[in-house]
Amino acid sequence: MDIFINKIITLLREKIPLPAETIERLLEAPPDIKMGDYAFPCFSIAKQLGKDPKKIATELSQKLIPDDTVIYINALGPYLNFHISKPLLFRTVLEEITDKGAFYGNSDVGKGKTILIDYSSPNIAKHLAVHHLRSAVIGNAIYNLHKALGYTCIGINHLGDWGTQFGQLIVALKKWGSDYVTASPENSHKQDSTKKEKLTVSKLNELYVRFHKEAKVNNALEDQAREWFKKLEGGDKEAKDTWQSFKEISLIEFERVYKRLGIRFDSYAGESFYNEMLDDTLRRIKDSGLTEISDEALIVNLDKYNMPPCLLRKKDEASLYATRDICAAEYRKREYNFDKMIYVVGSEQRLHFRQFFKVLEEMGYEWVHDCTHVDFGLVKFKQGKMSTREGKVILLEDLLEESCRIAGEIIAEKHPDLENKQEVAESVGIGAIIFSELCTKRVKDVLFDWDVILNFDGETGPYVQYTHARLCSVLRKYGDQVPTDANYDLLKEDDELVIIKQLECFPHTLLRAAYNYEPSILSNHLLDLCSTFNRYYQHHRILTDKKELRKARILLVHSIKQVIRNGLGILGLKSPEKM
RNA sequence: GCGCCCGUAGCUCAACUGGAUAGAGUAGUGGACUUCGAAUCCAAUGGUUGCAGGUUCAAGUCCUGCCGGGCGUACCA
Repeated sequence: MDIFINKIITLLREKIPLPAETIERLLEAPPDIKMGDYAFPCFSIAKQLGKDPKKIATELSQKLIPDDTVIYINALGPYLNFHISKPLLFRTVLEEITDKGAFYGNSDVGKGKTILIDYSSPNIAKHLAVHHLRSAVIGNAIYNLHKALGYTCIGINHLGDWGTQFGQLIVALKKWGSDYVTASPENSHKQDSTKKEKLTVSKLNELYVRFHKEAKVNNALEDQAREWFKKLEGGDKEAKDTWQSFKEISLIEFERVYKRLGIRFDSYAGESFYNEMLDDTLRRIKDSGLTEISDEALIVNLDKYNMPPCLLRKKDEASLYATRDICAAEYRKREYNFDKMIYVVGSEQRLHFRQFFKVLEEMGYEWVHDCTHVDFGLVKFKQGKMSTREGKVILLEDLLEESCRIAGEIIAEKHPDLENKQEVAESVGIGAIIFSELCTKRVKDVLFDWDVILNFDGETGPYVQYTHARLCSVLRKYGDQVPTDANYDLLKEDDELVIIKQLECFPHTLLRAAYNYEPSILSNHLLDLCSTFNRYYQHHRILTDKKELRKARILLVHSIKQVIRNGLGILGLKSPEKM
């Protein structure tokens, strides 16, 4: 808390020649709460003065005079430890949480700033599978984090709705899909459509798999696909209508899953959205004198940055991923004038981002330095990497369904008379999945394992939700209005102090999590808080007979509940009151 | 080959800008529900932080070199 830190800085500045910011930077928390609340390591000042750090600590501990805020100062080796008034600490933190409620932890550091977050961005005409989960869930958490910090957030789902694969699908549909009726408006009113099967994402998947299987033995197929994609780019009506139906079918499925996950977007402007603008972008790149022709393809040579070239146009004149990303970046800057733009995309695309960021830089766009690739590790399977082309995937909807089913089973066993079982099972089942994606650092590759992801014990989403439900239960039993004031002298258990410190640093945790684009910092903080509370709960009675103590503890319980709820909300989990 | 990333307990992971004794979960073992929710808690067990150097008062954290793994490396995204 600022009042304590400022007090310590004021005290120290009277005796040592360091600016306030330096002192603040050096201040840290001792490893054990018994050692003190804040520690000032004397190494750097010792070096400056050419003296022994231990001696300095001792001398300072004698010279500094404690008061009502900082009540005791002692030296421990080369560290100067400050002990603050505990009742004042409890009062400050608990009153702030009570005061701010659902907004505790929020700040205005992002006020007036706009951040664009590009996340999820699946390819259409394919099912959402478990490996699509990471980007969506991480991106959503980062969105919520920044929103809490006052940023204006724009969530963009940069749909993969353009590219040669749609040429492939059109060929496949024409060749083997005559039994299907597509969903586009032109076809839906046709009388004979009832006889035909409705095209679905599953059917498209089958066609996609079949195409790649047959293309191995029939070279002509790839050529036809390229031709159809060129027609699509050229605005051919048949190609366009067919593609449009692919997109509509896909979005129905996507939105169903996003809704279940509690994820939303401000824009669905995908790759196709930029078609009309591509030529202008290409012209600007050319005008910057960056391009050259190599093997009939248009490229930007990046040799001097020790990178392979960035391909902008294939020899068949079709555009490429990088072209569309550069174009999209230009458009987004024009349209939103963002202060930051982040791409939540797997780390296998690192080179791609380095390349196209470099092209933007070479084009003279200073704002490229506000763009960040927030990467994350691969989802791996026991059988190896997942491949849509071979049709081997675990569908996201199947995973969600299974998780909710298990949550339902556990509820049926433990609390058969819980009123809204279905709804709670959904919250817990989905929560387990989301949390498991957010509790380790992004860079780590993750091995998909049904047993691990569907385990609800230990460091999991359900554990945090359970703790929340338990806190709610205590508050229900208490019955009365939660007190707004209490005798803070009575809170003197070690765990109460640990808890209050964890509650205290929640706002700082949000800042760190946002700054590092790392939701796991928040999820780990919540796990720590829950763990401390559950231990405390086991050993101390909240609803004790002693009235004043009970009041103080209830206030503490209420604050823990509030912080867990706020934190889970940011991560994208619901906080059921009973489960 | 080259580039980027990662190596911490059997397994999965923590450790804020380098700081005091490297912490959890999980599996296995033993224990705690007539008291506020046992999806919980407690105990014991589990480590030369891949290896070798270097920088520093201080290295899991920074630098160099090895070893091991992942990803990428021109017309997929």
